[in-house]
Amino acid sequence: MAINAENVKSQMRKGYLEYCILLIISQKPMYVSDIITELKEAHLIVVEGTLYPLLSRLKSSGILAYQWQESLQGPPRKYYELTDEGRQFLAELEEGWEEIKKVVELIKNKNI
Amino acid sequence: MAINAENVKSQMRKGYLEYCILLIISQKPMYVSDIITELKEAHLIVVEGTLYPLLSRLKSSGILAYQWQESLQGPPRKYYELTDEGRQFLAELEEGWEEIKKVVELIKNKNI
DNA sequence: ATAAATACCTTGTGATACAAGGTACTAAAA
DNA sequence: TTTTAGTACCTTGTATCACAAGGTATTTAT
Repeated sequence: MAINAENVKSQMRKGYLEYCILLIISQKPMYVSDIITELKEAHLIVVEGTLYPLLSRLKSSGILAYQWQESLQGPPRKYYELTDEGRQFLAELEEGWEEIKKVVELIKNKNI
Repeated sequence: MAINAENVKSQMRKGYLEYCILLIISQKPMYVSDIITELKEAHLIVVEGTLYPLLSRLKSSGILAYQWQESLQGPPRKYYELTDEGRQFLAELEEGWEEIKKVVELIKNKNI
């Protein structure tokens, strides 16, 4: 199991994936296809097999809620939105992200 | 397995741990205790059980090399340093990190 | 009926941080 | 000379999670 840059970069992506997804959903209620599209626009590629379990976990943790909504072309969709608890949670992740940026800057500056 | 902020923040930390460790080692050859101290100073808590396997993986992937060095107080130490390949690898992670920052900014700006 | 498109979800795999515990060497105290 | 304390290295077991691959269900058009 050798280490390569792609592997590690994908590890990095993992870490902040949840944060990005919650940021996106906080815009307005969205279903899976919408979310994937938004992520793609930001150059963050995520597949269904990653998203469905993640959304389920966030739902059962009280961070997201969903409503079924009919579609004009196909089966009904699950539209996810943040709960109040979810907004608070997102604020905490916001802090976490800012802290991480600081840590990296600290280490990099020491490096010069 | 409920989701909580601490859990997710720790996931975030995971992602860029390798990057920070390589940044630190790129300063000068270091052994495990040195590395943990440096990480602590940057407010990044990592334990031995995480570090040893990670350093082994990086070594067997050709990113790090080590030299035994005697200590004045205790058993000899393994001093790790970056190989040429390791410096190239670090440069790639640098790119990955910059890209991630951009992605988050993109999503956040859209959010306003 | 059947096919195509869309949407939902599950299973199996691999990677890896961490907790906990183990081994080995050195030096100073009993 | 044995024992103890300190330091350093390493391994095993567990939990988490992204992803690949494949499956089920609904709707609409042929």
